Amino acid sequence: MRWLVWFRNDLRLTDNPALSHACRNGSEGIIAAFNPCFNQWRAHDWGDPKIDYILRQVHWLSAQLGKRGIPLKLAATERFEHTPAALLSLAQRHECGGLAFNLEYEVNEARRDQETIEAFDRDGREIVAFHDQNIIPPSALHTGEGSYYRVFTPFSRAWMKHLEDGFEWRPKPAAKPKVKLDLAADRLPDPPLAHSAISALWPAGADHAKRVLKRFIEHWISDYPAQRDLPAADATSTLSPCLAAGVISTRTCLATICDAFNAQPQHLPRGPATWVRQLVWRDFYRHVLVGYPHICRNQPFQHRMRRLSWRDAPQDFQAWQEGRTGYPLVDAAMRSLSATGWLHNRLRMVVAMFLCKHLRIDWRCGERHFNNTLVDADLANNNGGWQWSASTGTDAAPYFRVFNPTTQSRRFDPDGHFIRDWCQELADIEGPAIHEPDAVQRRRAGYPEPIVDHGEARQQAINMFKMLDQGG
DNA sequence: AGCTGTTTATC
DNA sequence: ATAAACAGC
Repeated sequence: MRWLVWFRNDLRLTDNPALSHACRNGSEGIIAAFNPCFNQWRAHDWGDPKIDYILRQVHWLSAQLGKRGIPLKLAATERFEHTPAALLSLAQRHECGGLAFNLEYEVNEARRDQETIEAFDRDGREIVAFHDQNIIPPSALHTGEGSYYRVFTPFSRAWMKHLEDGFEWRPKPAAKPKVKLDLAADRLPDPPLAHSAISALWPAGADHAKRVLKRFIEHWISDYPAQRDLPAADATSTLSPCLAAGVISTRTCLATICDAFNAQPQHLPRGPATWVRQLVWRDFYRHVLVGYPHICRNQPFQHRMRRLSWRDAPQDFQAWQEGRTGYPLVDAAMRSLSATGWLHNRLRMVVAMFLCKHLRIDWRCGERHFNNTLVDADLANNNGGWQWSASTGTDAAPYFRVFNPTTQSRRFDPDGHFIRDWCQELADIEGPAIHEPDAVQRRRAGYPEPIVDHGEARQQAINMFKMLDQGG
């Protein structure tokens, strides 16, 4: 049989369950499919950085597949509702008897996949779908009561125990297609940010991802617990875009680390163990998305949080987006996000909490902005992070936890290097004043006064949550 | 994966 | 005088 392998956010050849299946079973060759779906992507708030990155990855993937005799064909549609028919027509045109893909779990994606399965089924074609994104499939872990986990710590305990109990998580050896097809690949849409600074920062291809991982393991992972919260240290892996697009699998990351330290996941040294914990967070947030799909529909995880009275403050929102809040670390972070399409995780928490708590602007506005600007935009992780910061989520920060942006700045950018890199007008301010310049220094630098007073804003944020209990 | 104001401990 | 511990948000 000839297989149609549908690539989505699994843009890789190694450790790709759907592709492996087609290689092992495809006695009449393989056709690869991709579904450019711009209107739907835009409806999901994907911005140019994300779309550019994905299209460059698909371009790379098409070249790699071509070398193996697997032509990549496009089934372009405007919205997901038209995708099943477009794929079926592709399968008919190229006489593919089966469709293989790796599961996506978001509500719209899952509905599209279900409709595709039905369309292929009605047409008498075979369908196989694989769990791929998580190291442990979301449906494999449950609490004592049989529900999906809502709290990270017990989830991570169950996660590790599942591995100890012998769950087979290691990547399977790659299979080669049995038959090469001599058919030209389709020409792809142009990436929207071709030759831009952002696209130069995030090269395409699995080789690049593997080099980044290798370098991270060699240079950074041992000191990761001490360095990971310091944005100026560049001590994090920066693999999030690769993981979001599926250029490299989290299984491959885990296997590479276990091999490098010659240890099972539960016996890794502190540094690599701390980083692996970040991979578990990714598994956790996707597990939460599968168990509690209302978070895909702009709903807070905690139902009662729907009644929070967020402020409508477009000018404050714009000041936050553009890095003009008058809090140096917040502004440096927001400017680095716009310029690079990426943001250090500590700073994601700092700026998210600032928007939700200090400005009392709906976390969904921030979530949308992140989707629009991040190369690594991914619903489960982005939503999880925002709802953590907004105190509306699973295992979220308690509502009274309000980061003091100045304290965070002193603690995590002690020498002010990150601030001076991204707020150049402040570069001449020496010493600890960088965290909280006085009025004269601000005026001289053309840097704004703080948009809100921290103490007052903190109190008002706490009040906003207290109102919920008073029926207000 | 916090902050703040207050009390208590130690020099 | 300063730090550590604690309570409450």
